[in-house]
Amino acid sequence: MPSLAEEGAERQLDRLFHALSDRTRRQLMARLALGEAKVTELAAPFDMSLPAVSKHIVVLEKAGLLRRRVEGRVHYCSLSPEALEDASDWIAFYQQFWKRRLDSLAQWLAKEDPKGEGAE
Amino acid sequence: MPSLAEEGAERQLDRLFHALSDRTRRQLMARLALGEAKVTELAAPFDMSLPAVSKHIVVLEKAGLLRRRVEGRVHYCSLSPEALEDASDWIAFYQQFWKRRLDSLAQWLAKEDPKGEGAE
DNA sequence: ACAATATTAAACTGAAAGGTTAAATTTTAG
DNA sequence: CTAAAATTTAACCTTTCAGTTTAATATTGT
Repeated sequence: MPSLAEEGAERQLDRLFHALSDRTRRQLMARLALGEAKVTELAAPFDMSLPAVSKHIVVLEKAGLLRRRVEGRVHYCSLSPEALEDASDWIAFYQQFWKRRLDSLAQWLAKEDPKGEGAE
Repeated sequence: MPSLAEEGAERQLDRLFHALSDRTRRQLMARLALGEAKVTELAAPFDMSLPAVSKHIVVLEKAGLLRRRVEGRVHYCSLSPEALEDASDWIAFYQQFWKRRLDSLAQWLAKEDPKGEGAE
């Protein structure tokens, strides 16, 4: 039933949410929000080996959240938060659904129980 | 440096994003958006054992995305998407950052290069 | 009391995640 | 040319994850 395009969208959401599910990677994004940085700079604050950070960077990159500009032997990383839109849209759907439900509830309460009497 | 409260917030984000990073769990949420359902009903569409689905439900529950109402031997599950707000807020920060950057870029372009001449 | 139903718990498996250290690669500087 | 610097690759380890199957635990209907 899932089309090929949906299939890809699902895998993208997998990658995206998985990328965001790790604290170290979220901290990397926080650092990058301040501006471009070399891999070594990114790794410095972490109590973790450079290859470990390098792998996290790759995860963010594959999720489309990080761009890399290679200049000689140094790799400059920067945030690419457009990718967040997919995650954001997915979440928004459920929030909107929830909001609608609350709205209906409010309407129902206003109609059926205008004085807020019968509480649970 | 991270306070105890932040520590907890981080773990909550871990749980939240991790819960969302699995396709089966997202499909469960999609089903639940349509309304409350028993565990067996939730499991039915999946080509997967009942215990497997049961575990997914627990993951969503621990992330705060799903509520369970036990009535005798049947467990009724429903969506609890308020929990999404934490994820949503986190994402919104980076999107806002991105938007600000685009705004500044637009301003800069409007100021420095009003005719859009110097391209790279 | 009994059998069927709804669900979780336990024990196991294979694969993926996140870390390590040591080597390979590429580029720059002297 | 050679040494140092910036990164990734490779090989490995341990833990977590997602799934399985088989049992255990309620609860309900007869």
